[in-house]
Amino acid sequence: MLNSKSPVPLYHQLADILTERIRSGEYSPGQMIPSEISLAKQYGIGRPTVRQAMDTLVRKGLIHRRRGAGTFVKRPEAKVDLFSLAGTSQAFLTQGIRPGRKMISPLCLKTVEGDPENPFNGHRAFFLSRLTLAQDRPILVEDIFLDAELFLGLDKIDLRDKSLSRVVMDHYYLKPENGVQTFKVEALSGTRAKLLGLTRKDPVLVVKREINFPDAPGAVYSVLFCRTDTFAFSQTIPGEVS
Amino acid sequence: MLNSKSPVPLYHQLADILTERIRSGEYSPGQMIPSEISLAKQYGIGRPTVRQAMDTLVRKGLIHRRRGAGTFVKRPEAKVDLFSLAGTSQAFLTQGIRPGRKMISPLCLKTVEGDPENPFNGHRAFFLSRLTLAQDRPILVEDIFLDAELFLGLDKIDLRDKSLSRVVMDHYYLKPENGVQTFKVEALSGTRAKLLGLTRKDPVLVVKREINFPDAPGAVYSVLFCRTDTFAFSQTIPGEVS
DNA sequence: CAGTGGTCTAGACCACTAT
DNA sequence: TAGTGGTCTAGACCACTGA
Repeated sequence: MLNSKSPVPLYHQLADILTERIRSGEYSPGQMIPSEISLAKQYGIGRPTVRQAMDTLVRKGLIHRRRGAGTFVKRPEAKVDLFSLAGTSQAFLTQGIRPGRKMISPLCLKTVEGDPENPFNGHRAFFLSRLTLAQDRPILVEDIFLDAELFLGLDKIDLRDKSLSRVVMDHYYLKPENGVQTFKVEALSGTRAKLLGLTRKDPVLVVKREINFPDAPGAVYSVLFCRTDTFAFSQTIPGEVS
Repeated sequence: MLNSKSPVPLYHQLADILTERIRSGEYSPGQMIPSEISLAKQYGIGRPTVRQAMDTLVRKGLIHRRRGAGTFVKRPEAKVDLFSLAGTSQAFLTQGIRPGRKMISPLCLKTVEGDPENPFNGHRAFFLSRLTLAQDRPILVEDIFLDAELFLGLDKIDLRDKSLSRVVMDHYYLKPENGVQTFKVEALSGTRAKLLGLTRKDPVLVVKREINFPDAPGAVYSVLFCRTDTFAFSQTIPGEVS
């Protein structure tokens, strides 16, 4: 089941296996999952390695541990965690909602100008803009800027039906280190208002997000324009893991 | 230096020591901190224990590791992380901004009614409302609800000049496990508009936050009404730790 | 090359839970 | 009491960095 020759660490492989079993329902909410010792024996690995795998699931909020009792699958949260670093489509998929997507501006290289808040201001960057719908209603416009040098060749990749964060991970082997986002309430411009089915001057939630990668701070910058009247945007904030 | 008889785990003690050295500037940004092996020898503990301590610092964003090179103190982030679980005053303090506070409704027991989104709806709960100012400008009104049974005796505690999250930690030994918050853009009621120096119907950012404690989900619920025109609200999102 | 962090093992003792 | 998670040790091998 586990491949110790793989470059993927054992604890990561095990974490993936357990995650899949939870997502598929094999381990259902409230149920106890096999103990650390039994998993260690079953897979022929050490208990610390099992713990390391479970640590990641605890941080993701999939399980919780009760000393003396066991480890249990958490009941899934009721809301859409939109503001995580994993990417917007991932946020919807974890809820069983399939978001609709409409490209507004296809990926292109462009020079960013007149936007001092944009870390790419004055430089060339990849740019795309897209609309997200839920249950056929427009809820979100995303402008995304990506570092032109770091993501060299991005315009050669077919992005249709692919998660942008997956492309970044699989093609460039880049995993977000952390991010900073700021929240504002702003009035919409005319063109964006039309896309979201609103009138100009309707206020929306504007989220500006900067994502940092190892040795490449701010390599992705995105601006989200969110309708909040038909859909509640939410996020889960992890606590500290013991 | 470390006390192995203490009920506080060794890795936690070491994490506190290292955190303090970073906060005090003894280890300054960019500087390499002692290697895991040297710390293990110095404190007479195992290397995995040192790693466990450093893991927490990585998750807090205080340090980052570079394989083959060492572990380094990160440069502090530039913005105010308002939407963390640590509490609002903590968010300002880490930036050197001393927020002004004005109590609107002092702590009292009240029965929550007519608010289906409030987890305390139909029950009695502690309630308080306060205004936060930055640089003498109103920026934030907070309504806070706390579980009446869990925080029994809270009304006997002098809350002036104390962080609410500190009181919860120090008096009730409760550490937030995680939280869920939802974001909306809403128009203000007349009374709150006045407090924030706005006119009625001015849209503000409304954040509803539910904080979960071990064995006490949703024991704290708060609603934040935020002006976003004079002050940008931001947060840092941690990535996954390897 | 020596030193670093990344991973992993095979144990150990403890506090706690359920029965 | 048996089984669980929480902590900790003493080692090991590897990939990687920097001199």
